[in-house]
This record gives sequence, C-alpha cells and structure tokens, in this order.
Amino acid sequence: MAQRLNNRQREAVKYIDTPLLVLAGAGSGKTSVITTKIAYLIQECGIKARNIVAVTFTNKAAREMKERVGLLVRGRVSRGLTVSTFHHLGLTIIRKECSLLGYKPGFSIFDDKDIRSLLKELMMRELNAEDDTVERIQSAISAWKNDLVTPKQAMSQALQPEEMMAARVYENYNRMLKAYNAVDFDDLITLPVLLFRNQPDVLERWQNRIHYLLVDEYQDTNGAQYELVKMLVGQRGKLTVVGDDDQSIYAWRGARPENLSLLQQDYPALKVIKLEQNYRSTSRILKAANTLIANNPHMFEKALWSELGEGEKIRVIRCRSDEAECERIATEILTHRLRKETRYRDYAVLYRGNFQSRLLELKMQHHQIPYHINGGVSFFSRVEVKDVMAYLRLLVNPDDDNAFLRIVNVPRREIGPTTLEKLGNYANKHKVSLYQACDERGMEEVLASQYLERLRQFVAWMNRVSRRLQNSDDPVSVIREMLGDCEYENWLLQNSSSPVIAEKRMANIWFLVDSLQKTLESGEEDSSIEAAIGRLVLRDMLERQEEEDDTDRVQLLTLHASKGLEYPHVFLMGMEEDLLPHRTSIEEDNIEEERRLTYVGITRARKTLTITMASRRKQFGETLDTSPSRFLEELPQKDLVYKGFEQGEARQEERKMAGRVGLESLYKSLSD
DNA sequence: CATCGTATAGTTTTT
DNA sequence: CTATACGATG
Repeated sequence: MAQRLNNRQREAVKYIDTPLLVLAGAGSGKTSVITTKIAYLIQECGIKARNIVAVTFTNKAAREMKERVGLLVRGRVSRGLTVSTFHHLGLTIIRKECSLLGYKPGFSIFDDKDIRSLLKELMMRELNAEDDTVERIQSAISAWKNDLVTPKQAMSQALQPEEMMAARVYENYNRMLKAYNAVDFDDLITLPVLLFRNQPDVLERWQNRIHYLLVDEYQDTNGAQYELVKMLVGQRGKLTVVGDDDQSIYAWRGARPENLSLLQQDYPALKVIKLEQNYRSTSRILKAANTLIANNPHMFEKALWSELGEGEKIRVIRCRSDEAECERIATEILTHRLRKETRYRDYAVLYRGNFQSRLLELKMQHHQIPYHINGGVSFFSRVEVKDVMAYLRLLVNPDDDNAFLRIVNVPRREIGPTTLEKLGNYANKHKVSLYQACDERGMEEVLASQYLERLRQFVAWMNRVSRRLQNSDDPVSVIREMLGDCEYENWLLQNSSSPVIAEKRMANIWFLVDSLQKTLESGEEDSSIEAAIGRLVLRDMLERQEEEDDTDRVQLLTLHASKGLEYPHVFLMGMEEDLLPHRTSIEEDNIEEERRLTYVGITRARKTLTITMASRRKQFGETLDTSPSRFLEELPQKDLVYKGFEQGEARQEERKMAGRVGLESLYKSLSD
C-alpha cells in the first residue's frame, strides 16, 4: 500500500472477513479505498484480477478506477479485472447468456426514444391513448422493472383499471422487445436477475467467477441492482460497498438509499466503517455543506472535517438576469485565472438543468474561454449517430426490422409510409423480416412495380455493401464508401438548420467510424467486423466517448453529472427557488433530494465556491421574476459574502470591481 | 411522395 | 425561443 491512508481507510482496505459497508462522506477518499483494496486483494490475498469485479455508476468513474488500479499494481497483474457500471456488467452477462434468455447475438438496446415510439405503436392498436399516458406508462414499466415486478405480477397487483391497462401494455411491450431482438436499459439489470432466479446453475457459474465484489455509490442502487449484488455475492459474502446517503440523488429513477441500512438485515455480520476526514475542501466549504445537510433526516450521522485550512468565504452573487449571470461567471473566471495564474480546467460551472448551459456556452464563446460540456444529449442518442448505427445493425443483421425502418428512406429513396405499410403487412403475414420480404415474389401482387423497384434497389445495394464487407480486408473503408455512396453527408447538409451544425454532425459520424476502426484494431477475442459492430451496437465503446480530458478547458456540467468529481474553483449557478429546489420537487414535496443535490454541488469545490443567481430569468421567451433559493438561508451566514443583494453592498462592489478591471460588461451586470 | 409551412409543446436530473 | 410534429400543397 504505497499510498498514505488514514487508519480507517486502511482498515476498510484490509477488512475482508465479512461484508463491509464503508460510509464515505464526500471527498473522504473512497476511490482510494476501493482502488487500494483491489490492489490489496490482488497482491496480498492472492485473488486473481479476473475474479474481482468492481461496479460503479458512470463509465467515467469506471475508467478512472481501472486506470488507478493499473498504476497501483504496475503491469499486467490487473489484466482481466472487471471495473464497469451496473448496466455494463448486466450487458456482459446477457451477452454471454443470451441464448438462455431467448435472444440472438447482436441484439440491440433501445433507448428512451425507441421505447416511446414502440409503446406508442403498441397503444395505438389497443386504444388511441394520449401522448402523456405513453410517458406515464413508460415510467410505470421502468419502475416495475426496477423493482423486479414481472408483467404477471403487475397484472395481479393492479387495483385500478388504469394500472390494469398499463400492466397489459407492459406484457405486450416485453413481447415486442423480444420480437425485435432488443432489450431496454432496465433489462440490463432485470434479465440477469431473472435468469439467475430460474437457473441456479448459471448463477453458480457467475458466483464462481466473482471471488470479490466491490460496489461504489451504493446509495444509488435500485431494487433490481440490490438483488443482483445479493445473488452474485451469495453465501460467500465477499463484498465491499461504499456509499453516502447524503449523496443519494437518483431516487427519481428508482434508487433506494435505504439499501444502505438494508444491508444490516441481510448480512448480520456486516462491518461498518465511517470515513469522515475530507481531503478535498476547505473547512468553510465543509461547514457550509454540513450545515445545509443537517436539515435532512439521517440514517447514519456523520460530520465531515478537514485539515486544509479555513479558506475563503463563499461568495453569493445576485445578477439582474440569467444573461448577466452567465456573463458574470465568464468574467469572474477570466479575471480570477489571470490573478491567480490558474488554468481553465481548474474551474467548473454546475447547474440544475441542461438548458442552463446554452446561455453559458454563448458567453464562454463570446469571451473565448475554452469550455467542455459534460453530458447533455448523449452521443448515441443523436439522430445522425443512430442513423449510421442502424446501417451498421442492418449490415450485421438484415432481419433487424427496426434498423431497416429507420434508414430505408434516409437519405431519401422515395420510399414512403404507404409503401412500408404494405411491406409490413406482407412481412407479418408471411413471417419474414422486412428485408426478406422485399425480394419475395409475392410482393409483386401487393405493390406496384415502380415502388417495389425502389425497395429492391435498396436491398440490392445493401447486399452489395455486405458482400464487400465480407471480402475486404479493410472493412471500415467499405463503411466509409457506403456512406459516400448514399450521399449521407449531402443529406445531413440539407437537413441541418445550419452548415455549422451539419459539420458537427458529420464529425460525429467520423468519430463513430473511427471508433469502429479502433474497436476492430484493439485485438479483442473476435476481430471480425460483425463482432466489432456488435460491440459498437452494444455501446461497448461508451467509455471512449468521453474525450481527451487533457485539454485545458472550463467544465460545464449538471449537478448530477458532477458527482464524484472535484474542482479547485466551483460556480454553482441558478440558486433560485423553483430551480434549485426544482419546482416539480417542491410540488412533490421532495425537497430533501434537492438539498442533497446542492450538498453534492458544494462538496465538489476544493478552494473556492461561488454561488450565483439571477433576479430575472427568461423562460420560453418571457421574463419571469425569481427569488433566492431557500437553501441560501440554510447555509452558515458568517461564512458567506453576499454581492448584489442590498443596494449599499452592490454599489460598493460596483466601484471596487470597476476600478480593478475595466470590463464594461461586468460594470453593466452590477449596475442594476 | 416530398417539401415546406405552421402550430405547438416543452425544461429536471441519466445508465 | 427553439425543436419537433403534423398537415397542406405541389
């Protein structure tokens, strides 16, 4: 153990006799504990890396952890170590056992949008439902899956006719998914659990593979994930979980922080270790965090402390508008960076909703501040990426009707809905895929030759590409040719609102193609193009999406995305009622989770924390007045310095700032 | 069947 | 205000 760990941390690393719960406050070095423990297990306990599994909640965290373990054990001893997200682990299991689950290799994963259109289609048939019921059913199904409730159970538990309806849709939905050879996100967890329940021998196989299991961010596990952990650990009890109930911010997607205390029941021999020393923040920042979170009820009491000195006061700045707020943040970063000779990457701006990044982005550009937006629309949900993925899917599996429908007329091939409907009817009747149906004789009676010809042309073209793909020793260039052939770039250009956007979209495509190349070259077991595409389809390269972090840029991210990260200087923006306790949370009386979210935001900061808000905020074109967040009153007032609140203060500031930096915009933002 | 236009709805948070 | 969806027109 090369690293300096404190006594408690060391205890957590070395304790392996019974299940262990590490209650790790923010910044208490939990990642160090996990990584050191993995190294310890490998080096001191003789456990092979391939028999250790560590589970995190984000791909980024997983990658980081793997890297750190690699550094600790130096060399290839860490080969075969599994560090992945819950969903990735589930995916691995499903991929290995897919035949047992009734899936064919190369199955696809439906995202939110795919699911919604599937449900829409499904419900239109039964009864013409409204749009918001589709969404309600979608979240109901997700909730059921998270709690391992099968359609049959849902059916029998249903009390109201509406629930009954939802349960029926649920059953059909699952059937449809299987017909599409597809799974949804929740299935990645629930399918393995259901498999393990029904086939103990399969479970045993996996239990034998996993000699030690570590779970990070345990407070974020949902019912299904809890069950999965329990099953994989089995009687052996070789388990370490790390969590912090104060950082539970995913209850809205089924996370159950009470899983932390549930452990005590399930494992009577559970050992609990608390980590309370913080190695990240100044004591002022910690005091603010502690004071705020004290307003929440607690399962486990804990108080963070640090030896890093008192630090600067926390600034609370009120700006006159949302625009002024972003402007202020930009100029603050600029001047602070110059004065303190820091780098851009030392700053992060945290916000509640993704929409807040727009204005911010604009201001950053205006001031030529390099920035990086973390999150937003995920790479794989971008239309252009989904299009190309559909092409790839169709190449690997011509019977993927979903992929077929997506791109048969993209770019335009003059194949419209009526043609496709007839094709669909025929395919249904004759139990063949849409792709197959195109070439069948019987179609000639269903469809006029001019329309059928277009379909057949498309199929013939795809066949040609497919053949070339088989024979070529540079498959990726075949893909490039294919995209050139169908003039996808042209189509993007026509279809985007501006050439700049089209260019960005095209860049995404090339990134995707490059990833395919890399996947192909990275020498995994199966290096066929099919396997490479399969891995891509299964989002195996999700990690690669997080790009070069070594550039010097200000980080812009949501509070949710910020969990687990830290920055020397943090801006927490939009500290307003209805936004930081978000309105829906106020209405649902769920302030506690919002408070935890704020807690997470505060504890990201190492040296300085700046909280901002706007007195007026533009929403859908109209300007609304705001009021300061209630959380401001819950902070230790002595450690705060307010700017822009009282007239006197504001004026004083205005003079000071104007004298210091000659930035007109800054002057303007304060003069209200 | 495609293109263009208008209408309309939408902002939590994510694997 | 903007992205998307749907409907009217060519």
